[in-house]
Amino acid sequence: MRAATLKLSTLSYAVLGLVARRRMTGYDIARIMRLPVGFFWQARHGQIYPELARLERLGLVSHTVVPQTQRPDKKLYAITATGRRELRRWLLEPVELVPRGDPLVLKAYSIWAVQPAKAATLFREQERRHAERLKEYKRRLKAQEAQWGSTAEDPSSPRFGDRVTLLRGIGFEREYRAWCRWVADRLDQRGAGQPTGRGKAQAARPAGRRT
Amino acid sequence: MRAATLKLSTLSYAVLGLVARRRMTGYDIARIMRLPVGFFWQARHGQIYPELARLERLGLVSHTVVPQTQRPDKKLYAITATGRRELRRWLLEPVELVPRGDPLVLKAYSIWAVQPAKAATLFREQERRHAERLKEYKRRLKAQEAQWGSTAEDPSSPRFGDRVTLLRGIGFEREYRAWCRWVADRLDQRGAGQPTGRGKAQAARPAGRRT
DNA sequence: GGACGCATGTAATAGGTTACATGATTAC
DNA sequence: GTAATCATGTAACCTATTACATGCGTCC
Repeated sequence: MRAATLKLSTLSYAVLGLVARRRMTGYDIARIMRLPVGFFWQARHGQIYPELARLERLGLVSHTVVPQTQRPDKKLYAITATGRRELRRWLLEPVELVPRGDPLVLKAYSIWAVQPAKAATLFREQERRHAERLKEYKRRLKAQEAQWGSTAEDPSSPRFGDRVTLLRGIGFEREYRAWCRWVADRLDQRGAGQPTGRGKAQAARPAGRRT
Repeated sequence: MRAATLKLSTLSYAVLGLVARRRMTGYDIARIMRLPVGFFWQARHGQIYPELARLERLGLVSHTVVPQTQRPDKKLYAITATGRRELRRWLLEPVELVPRGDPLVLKAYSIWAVQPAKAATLFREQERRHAERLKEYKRRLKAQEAQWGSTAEDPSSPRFGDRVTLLRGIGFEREYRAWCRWVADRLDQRGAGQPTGRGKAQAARPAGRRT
């Protein structure tokens, strides 16, 4: 039954992982890929609809049409037994460390080429944005805990997946914010020959657990 | 002088940032993009040579041919005044928060679909790899400090760029490792109904500064 | 003899974004 | 009226990877 050309991309598995949770439409997937999943994997509907068609040709998902009167008909997709097997296989496959490009870190690499005081503004702004996102993630975590309690600690519940990814987001943002703050502090301290007069001593490195 | 179609990609600025440090060949750029810079931005020579040609057409870099007898001739590229202006402009431009996909986090989202004990292996393996990379970054930081001393703390020195990007890498890897370990511990604790008998209490969340 | 480093380039393919295309319902 | 949500799909375009193409010198 399995098609000869089973060449799947990471997007394929992102989609499979979603339809493995519950039946959903391409529109649902696109919506989820904007927010909660969007924090660690993104896709637009322009990619999702063709991908669903491809997965169906390969026998990994199937759909049923749900007629609607006042809206276009829906296609509800579900994962097949083959699809679930393939998802499980991929899940346990080891992952390569492939760092994704971060434009701010790229800018940091060339930061010596601009006036420190101006550069500091960029990093303060970025610190603010990451602090905001951190706050949002924490809010979500609290909401999860209030709604699900300890079921999110059971590794065989999808809640567990939601929880661990969110905790990754929180760790990431906390660390990123600390780095931005430290870079900005350094730039202000030595910037443009103007002593800032701030009383606090500057740390030699960003805050972080010592290991 | 500035060409009408000045539409640059992030890669363009990565290349400009490198030739702003010192004159170099496409081959040099490709090599640096594998290692130090490759940790936060990657590009292969298949992308770099056409990009250099494009930047030269736009007047942002220029090259001189260095004849060699026993190797192919080199093209040494340097940034122009226009290129430096454009690089500075980009550097101070605010950055959008667009996190790129992390396949391990994507797997974590679906981790409920496989046996916890098997999943734990994946995360232990990943923890090991990130610990290795962390060690490598720390080694590089020590080497930098030994070689350059406090010049790397001057924000107008390229060393500063090297240092802050490396410190970002260290923070990232430290945080990532802690997360992997925590997920693996959770999976082992509740996994497959087998009590592990380990004496240590399991933390409710990954270790991290409380803020 | 084979792999690796130096040195440049192009072509085919894969992956991903943006815009085009349609159309009803609801909320401001 | 105008924007947002629901709902699907395609086409043009840009970005990035991999493979093809060449060729000498050095090290094991």
